[in-house]
Amino acid sequence: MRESEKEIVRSLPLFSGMAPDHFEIMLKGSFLQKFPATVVLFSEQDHTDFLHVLVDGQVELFANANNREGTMTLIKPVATFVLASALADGAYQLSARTLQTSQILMIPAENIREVMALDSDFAQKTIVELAECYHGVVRAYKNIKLRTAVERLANYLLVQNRRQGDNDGLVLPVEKRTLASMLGMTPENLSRAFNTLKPYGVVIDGAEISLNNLSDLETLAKPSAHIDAN
Amino acid sequence: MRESEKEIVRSLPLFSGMAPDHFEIMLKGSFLQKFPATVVLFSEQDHTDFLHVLVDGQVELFANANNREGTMTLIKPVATFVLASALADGAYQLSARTLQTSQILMIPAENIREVMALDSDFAQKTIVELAECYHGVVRAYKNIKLRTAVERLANYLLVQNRRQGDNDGLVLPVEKRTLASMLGMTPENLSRAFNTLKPYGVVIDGAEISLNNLSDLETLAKPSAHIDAN
DNA sequence: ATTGCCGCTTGACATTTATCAAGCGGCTGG
DNA sequence: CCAGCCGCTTGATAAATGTCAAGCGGCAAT
Repeated sequence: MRESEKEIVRSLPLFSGMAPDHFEIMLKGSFLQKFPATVVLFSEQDHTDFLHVLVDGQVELFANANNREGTMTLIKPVATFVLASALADGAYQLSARTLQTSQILMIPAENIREVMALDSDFAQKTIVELAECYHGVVRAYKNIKLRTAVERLANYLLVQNRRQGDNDGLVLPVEKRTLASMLGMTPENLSRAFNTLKPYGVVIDGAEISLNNLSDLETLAKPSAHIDAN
Repeated sequence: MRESEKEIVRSLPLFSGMAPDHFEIMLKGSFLQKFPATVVLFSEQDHTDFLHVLVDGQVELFANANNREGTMTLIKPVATFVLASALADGAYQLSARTLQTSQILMIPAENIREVMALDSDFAQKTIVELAECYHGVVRAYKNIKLRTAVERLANYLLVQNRRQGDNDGLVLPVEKRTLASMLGMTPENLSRAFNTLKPYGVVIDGAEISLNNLSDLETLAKPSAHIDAN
């Protein structure tokens, strides 16, 4: 693993400020691996052997039940995933697949627990990170439980618009079928939801979306600081 | 606060094995309060001042959005709630109300963070607890995203049956309208879902439910160890 | 350039879930 | 004992969402 790659990982809030020797202990037995697109990294019932750090690419966390499959969340670099599972020393709870060619650092879950025991500052950062992850899932849960499909799409567009620089438009970062699954609907229903939003100034051109009437869209979406991420 | 009450709190995995002086530091400024039923304890946007421990009674965590309200989870004694919020030092994220007369120990969130910094064993236990809470929400999220209303009800009945001693029956621990909200449906729809389950041996008499054909019910429910709690 | 695949869209239709309205029946306060 | 409230149920209907089938159009391999 190159120094430049180590620096990328170190730049994460979770690992920043960690003593160099602790960082090295953690990386012992870790490896940075490159995966092609559409590869399943692990399944929900597998035992959690590694904390994953997505260095480059894109990863989808999903789950299966009753012959259905649903996207739970999308991971974008640079970010860790399955932290809670690595700490609880049980199953992953979610399956993961790459959506693009991805570089992933795999840190033995055991190392995380080991370093946490001897570095109370790292333990503190882990707790904060975990608490934030927890709130992320709570947000997602509220989103799907309290909003209709059209409302979820409208709010998604507003969040992406903000993240991409408030330019009254955005580029979808994933295929529409993946977006549909993430928003908890079928691809057909997503197409229709986009049509429903047309009167609210939403113009679709492939993956490029223009938002020409933000205030009307917000009236429909009723964005909430307690549901929508920053 | 009486010694017997302290013992109840201490019996929780989170606090067990904690040094007595650390336990006392944590309880400084804490108070055990009795609330009548139907009282709102806090709202989702409020700043998290206290970690709550439900000693006796029943509490509902819920959320509002778009003029809708939904039950997120039910707390039964003895258990802590809003741990993640207390650790993250932000808003509660969820609102809470009592469903019955309840006794609640309120521990200043600050105390938790303080003791965690000086008791690495407690920090460790907090992490495990938080990771379990995290998986609880992930389960709830999968449940609502991958199952229909009837399936959610069927699985709920199977879990309650197991928890209440595998006697081919159970008593609903909450009003049906609350159960409906927790399962993400209207009370009308819950009534109809119960009717749908009649051919699967589910007999309803008020709050008392008999399950006369577990194997058929399981075929419909398709219970999953990765969704349904233990 | 052509072919075939694949993601997306659209239409028709089915299913699921919610809404509105009415009524039943137990419980409780007077 | 009775009235009224409230939780629950049922029926009728509407809205939301999913399913199935067909077709369009870009893109990549040949």
